[in-house]
Amino acid sequence: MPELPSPRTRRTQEARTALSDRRLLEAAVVLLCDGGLSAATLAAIGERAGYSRGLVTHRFGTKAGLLGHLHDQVVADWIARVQQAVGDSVGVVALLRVIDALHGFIEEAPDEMRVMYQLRYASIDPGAEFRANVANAHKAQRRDVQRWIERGQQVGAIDETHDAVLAAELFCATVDGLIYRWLVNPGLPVRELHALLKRQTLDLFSRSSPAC
Amino acid sequence: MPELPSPRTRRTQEARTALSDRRLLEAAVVLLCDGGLSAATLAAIGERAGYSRGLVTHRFGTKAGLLGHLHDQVVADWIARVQQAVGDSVGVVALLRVIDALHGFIEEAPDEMRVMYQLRYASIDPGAEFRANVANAHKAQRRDVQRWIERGQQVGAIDETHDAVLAAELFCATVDGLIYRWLVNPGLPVRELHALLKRQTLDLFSRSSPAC
DNA sequence: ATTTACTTGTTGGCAACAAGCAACTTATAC
DNA sequence: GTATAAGTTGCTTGTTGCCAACAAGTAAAT
Repeated sequence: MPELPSPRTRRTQEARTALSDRRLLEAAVVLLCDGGLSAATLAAIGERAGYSRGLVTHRFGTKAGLLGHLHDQVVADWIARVQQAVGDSVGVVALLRVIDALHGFIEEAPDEMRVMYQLRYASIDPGAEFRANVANAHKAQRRDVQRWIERGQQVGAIDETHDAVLAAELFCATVDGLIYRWLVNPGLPVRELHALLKRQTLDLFSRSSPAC
Repeated sequence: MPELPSPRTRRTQEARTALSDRRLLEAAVVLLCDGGLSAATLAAIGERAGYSRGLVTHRFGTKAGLLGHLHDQVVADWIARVQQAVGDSVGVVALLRVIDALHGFIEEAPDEMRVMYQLRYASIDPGAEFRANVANAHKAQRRDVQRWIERGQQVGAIDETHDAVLAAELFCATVDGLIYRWLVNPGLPVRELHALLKRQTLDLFSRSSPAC
């Protein structure tokens, strides 16, 4: 098929949407990061991406549609990263690697992190229609942590008396809380806090039995 | 001064504003709890309180003004509660009592708790003009925890090698994260998680030295 | 030519402001 | 001391501008 004239670059439809999609999401990330949800208006996103104010709505239906999509994309990235960091390890080792991945993500892709957690916390509002997206991410995260703990118990690395479900929930809560506090206070000593969290995690799970 | 006739109850101006103030804030709490920030429109708050759509603006200037005020009021309540629970205790004991107070607050005044943390998390948005209110609460909370740890170290109840600042920050983060997860998932086993948090706290701080 | 990508016109709901009305308070005159 | 006028404060209604959402159109690809 002839790659023929046309004012400028002639693109396939598929490529066209892929491009605008990417640009829209990138624009959303930028706006979310420096102005929050309130500054990320549909018009601003569309125009910043180099299109019209109406494209976002046309593409994603609603603002919640866009945010849900963006959330899921970032989460997928995050999950992939965690899985790579954890590999086949289980027990405390797995948890320590999650903490490392977390710190790495904050350092290397702070914008994505910000967006992921901004959306996560915004989903508290019952009016946030992308709540379901966040809830799924939550569940997946806790389930993974729970499994690493249980496998650790199976291989004898973690004491049986730990309640894997509760411990996983509390671990996830600490992580979420830490990132919340980082979002609100960018000056937070993230590195040191992650180091401390690692020590505490190691300490808690590698004792012969949980405190009584 | 004669308490005299007048169509119905004649009120002093002061009492009048106190009443409407209280009603407005109560209405805001209700609306925030069952519909979130998006449902708590200024018109809805005013009308639910039995006044006009315009009163909130007149009284508090902006929506952020109202939310900041509400936040501070709830936080004051929460702080008073914590201080009463902690009393003169220091070290791990103080921390355990904070956790008890937290659980008590969730059980006895879940609405206030919801509002406090809804606002806290909403303040992540740079567009939220009540950020300063939240930031102050944060700081105060962390400072208190830090002091309890330091006092515990002074009396020898907590090992000197703990970094009080970092430990306090991480403790607060865990608490914040826990409440976040409770907000999003009301079915969370709050009681058990608090019990676990107490055990872990005890365990971490009552060992002769922090993990290395 | 027809489908697909994108744009522009429009509506309803919201926060915020401004101007006015009503309730209360103080001051002055009797 | 009581009555009434002047002033202040509490509250309401009218209006503006911004936003998400939708509808109807134009331009680009197949």
